[in-house]
Amino acid sequence: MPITIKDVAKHANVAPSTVSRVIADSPRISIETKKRVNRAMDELGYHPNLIARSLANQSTHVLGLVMPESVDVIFQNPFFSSVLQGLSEGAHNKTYALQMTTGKTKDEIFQEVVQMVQGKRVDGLVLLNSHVEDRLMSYLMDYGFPFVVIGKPYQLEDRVTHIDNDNFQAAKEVTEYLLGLHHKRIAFIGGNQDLVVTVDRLLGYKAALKEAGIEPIDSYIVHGEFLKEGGQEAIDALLKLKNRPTALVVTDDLMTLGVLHMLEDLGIAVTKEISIVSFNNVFLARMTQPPLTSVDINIFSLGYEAAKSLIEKIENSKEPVKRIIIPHQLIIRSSCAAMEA
Amino acid sequence: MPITIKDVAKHANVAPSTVSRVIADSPRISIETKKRVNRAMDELGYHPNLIARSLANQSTHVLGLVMPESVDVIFQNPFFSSVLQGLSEGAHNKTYALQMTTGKTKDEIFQEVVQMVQGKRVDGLVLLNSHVEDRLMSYLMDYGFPFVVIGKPYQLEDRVTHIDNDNFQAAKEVTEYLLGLHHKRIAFIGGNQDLVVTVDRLLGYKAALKEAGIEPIDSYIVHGEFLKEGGQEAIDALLKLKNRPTALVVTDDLMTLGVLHMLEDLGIAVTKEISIVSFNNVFLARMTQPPLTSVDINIFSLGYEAAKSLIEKIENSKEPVKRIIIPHQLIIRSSCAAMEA
DNA sequence: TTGTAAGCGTTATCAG
DNA sequence: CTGATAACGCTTACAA
Repeated sequence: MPITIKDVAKHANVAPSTVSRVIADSPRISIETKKRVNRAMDELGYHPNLIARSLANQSTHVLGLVMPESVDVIFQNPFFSSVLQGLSEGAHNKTYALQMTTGKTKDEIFQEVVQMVQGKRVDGLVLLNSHVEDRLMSYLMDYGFPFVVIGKPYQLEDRVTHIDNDNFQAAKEVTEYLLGLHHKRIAFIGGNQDLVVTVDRLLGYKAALKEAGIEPIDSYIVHGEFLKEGGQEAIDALLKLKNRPTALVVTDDLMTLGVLHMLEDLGIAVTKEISIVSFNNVFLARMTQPPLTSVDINIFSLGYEAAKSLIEKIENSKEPVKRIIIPHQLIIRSSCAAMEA
Repeated sequence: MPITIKDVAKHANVAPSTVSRVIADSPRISIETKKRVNRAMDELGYHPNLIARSLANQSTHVLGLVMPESVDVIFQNPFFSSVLQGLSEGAHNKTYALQMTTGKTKDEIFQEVVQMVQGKRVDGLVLLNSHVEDRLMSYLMDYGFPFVVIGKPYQLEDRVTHIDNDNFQAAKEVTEYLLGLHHKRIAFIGGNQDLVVTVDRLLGYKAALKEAGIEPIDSYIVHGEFLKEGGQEAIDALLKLKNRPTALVVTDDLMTLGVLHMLEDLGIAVTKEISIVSFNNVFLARMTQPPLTSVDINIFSLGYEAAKSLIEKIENSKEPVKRIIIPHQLIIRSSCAAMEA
């Protein structure tokens, strides 16, 4: 029913292949016919059937997004939206479309990916799940399918292109910042422990302490998942310690919001009694009471560069493996105070 | 290079069409060959090429998501993530994939939609932009393409299927709730004025006041966009009025967060000096100080039902136009107090 | 510079 | 119940 390339061909008195060439803007075609064909396309309101083109081309101009597994948890995080925004812009720049997985379990997602890949629905994939997961990655590597990951691919840093922050360094810096304010009892509140990002930040935190001659203590290191049952208990325990920390490194602004809430309940005054530095610097970091000192990790860029480098990989199959580190910076607001000497 | 239906056919000693029938699980095919073909598929690791199938079928099993225009603003809102989550689950249930637009301006988005539609890349569309925009909608209606909108399609309520809350009623109820707490000076802080949702809520607010015999005053109605320059000024002015309101209806939790912040700066105590009821009940509503009384509008369901009804429309072309109203409910926390009699 | 014709991998129609 | 064969709409050698 809709206009096809044949209709245009007839209308312009040329062969279908000629129309195709005009669309592809082939150089070896007379300006004359080019004009005539273009006019015909306009007059008929022609639009190429992208599916047919994909079939002939063996390429779709679509990027697949592999969503994180525990969507409920991560989706809520503004982090996620920002990455998506970056990906969107990166894809748009090169006129690629974006398609995403919808499954919730690891298995469902794996199946969807297989469908996308073998079903030839996408030209490449961005993995958003920095979980320590490798079935998917080994599948993709075996298959030789283009993909990049946002975050650090566990144990495959040298073999897959990834876009990440220097989370170790960032955590080290914030801890040093706190040390510089004469804090000695600094605790670490991290997210899910099998997220590589959490591990990296924990290591950075420990490294800073050690360099300062302070031995990290286990009771000062907790992993709370606010959105899950019981996640708050560990933190509650930490804050009730007789030797309560005077400063906290919290690995996510949203978690910090929760911590703030708990501190309020416990009647502990942020800044005066306890300092906090947080991560991600999402929108709400400046809206809390007090406004948070937080590490801006340039989430948008994470997504943008991921799309960009994936497209490079797609369009140039022997693009080398890359590790792209997005810079971070500590944004100082009002959630930290110096200890009295 | 990859395995095709022909390879399977050869391997199983049948014709390609037979393989196709096995895939489609056609009833008129012997259990014998069915088994044989299935085995062949397993052995060869066959996966159907979805692009080819789409071309033959004239259907993709993909839903298109038309993103809101001013992405930067809306993307940041947890609202957005939740809708996406609902859409994702709704699509997944019926094994549809999700593809989204990436453009930022109205024009870019329009062009992308045309591509998706005429390019036959998607079977239907969900419009997330409840902006008062109609070029896109009239195009789709003219074209006879299946789509649904989340929110209320301005002036087309009876002609396009949409999924919405009863925002008028919800706003009326919260205003009445405040009136019930003996507040008389109730102000309204809304978002972008050409969002239909803002208008509906404003109308509900006014209706409640009028029924209570209170004439709405202009100076008590402001529209602030926090993420934009100058958005806060109007609110600042409102809060500095000699006759400052004793209660606020704010149309979005994120905005409320901003208001909370401003109140803190002005030294006005929430609850004691001013009550607030908010909308959306996103995650952070329970994390603020004080926790917010907020209208839960079931954002997830909005997305879920949108996907569901779109798919119904796709699969049954004469599905009637529907208006699906997702219920809301006031979640009472601690941001409101009764006025002294 | 342009036309012809053979794919791309499926599905669907029609025989048998 | 199964096999040929013609679509689906486009691209791309190969000819002309």
